Amino acid sequence: MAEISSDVIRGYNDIIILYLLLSKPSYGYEISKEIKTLSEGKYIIKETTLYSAFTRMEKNGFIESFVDEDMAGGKKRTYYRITETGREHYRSKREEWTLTKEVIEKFIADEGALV
Amino acid sequence: MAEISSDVIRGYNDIIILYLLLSKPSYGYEISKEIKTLSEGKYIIKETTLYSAFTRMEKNGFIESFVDEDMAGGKKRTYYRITETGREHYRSKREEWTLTKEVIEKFIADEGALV
DNA sequence: TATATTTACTACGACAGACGTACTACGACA
DNA sequence: TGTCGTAGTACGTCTGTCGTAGTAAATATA
Repeated sequence: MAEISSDVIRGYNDIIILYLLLSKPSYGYEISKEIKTLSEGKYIIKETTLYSAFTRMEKNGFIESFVDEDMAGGKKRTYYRITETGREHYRSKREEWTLTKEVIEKFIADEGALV
Repeated sequence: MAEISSDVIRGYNDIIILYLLLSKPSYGYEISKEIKTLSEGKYIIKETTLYSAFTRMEKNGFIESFVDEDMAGGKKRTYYRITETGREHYRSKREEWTLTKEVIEKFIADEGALV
């Protein structure tokens, strides 16, 4: 299975995480599983990347954290919910994606040009 | 005109530069102009980014440099030509792009999900 | 002829996001 | 008893990009 390198995905982790928070709050472990599932195993986010993205995005006001105190066994779990600012950020990143895609495709040669 | 942020394009500068070297050798200033033109002004690569990419890619064996000695006026101009390794790199990056595109699109919500 | 702009770089340091490695801690299961 | 899955945290490193600045020849403009 081909994998995606970090430099290529860089700049999209925000959009990926925010997408999963659009519908419901979630937490690190769950999000990492969902990224794996939704990408059909093609992208597996590193734990450190994910958790540092949470910290960064909370600082930027894109997400808010809250701790689930009621978990059976008293285990801590930090949830994140997307803010309105986060939704706006998602929208603008989505537009930027469209643009970026168009630009990059101009630099993709078809097989013939590669010989 | 919307612009593309560096984090989003990061990882694609190699592919962009190599694409322009597929057909003929070129040099920094020319490549930067061609990127601007081909992207219809949507992406303007920073000089420092471009020249450091040259250095890196030559170290990696993707390109080779040679100096044009015959220029009128004696001005130095460093040309780069793509190597076979570079062509292979381009091909694999192109495949990675296809994959990355598919993955990211799974995390792009349509307007309805954004409310 | 003097000045500004374009061409064509180079040097150097800073920054941010991603990564590697390591560690903690609880519960379930065999 | 030990391993696996869950759910993180800490800390330092690396890499590509960027900001700022400077050099210098060629060409255009006044």
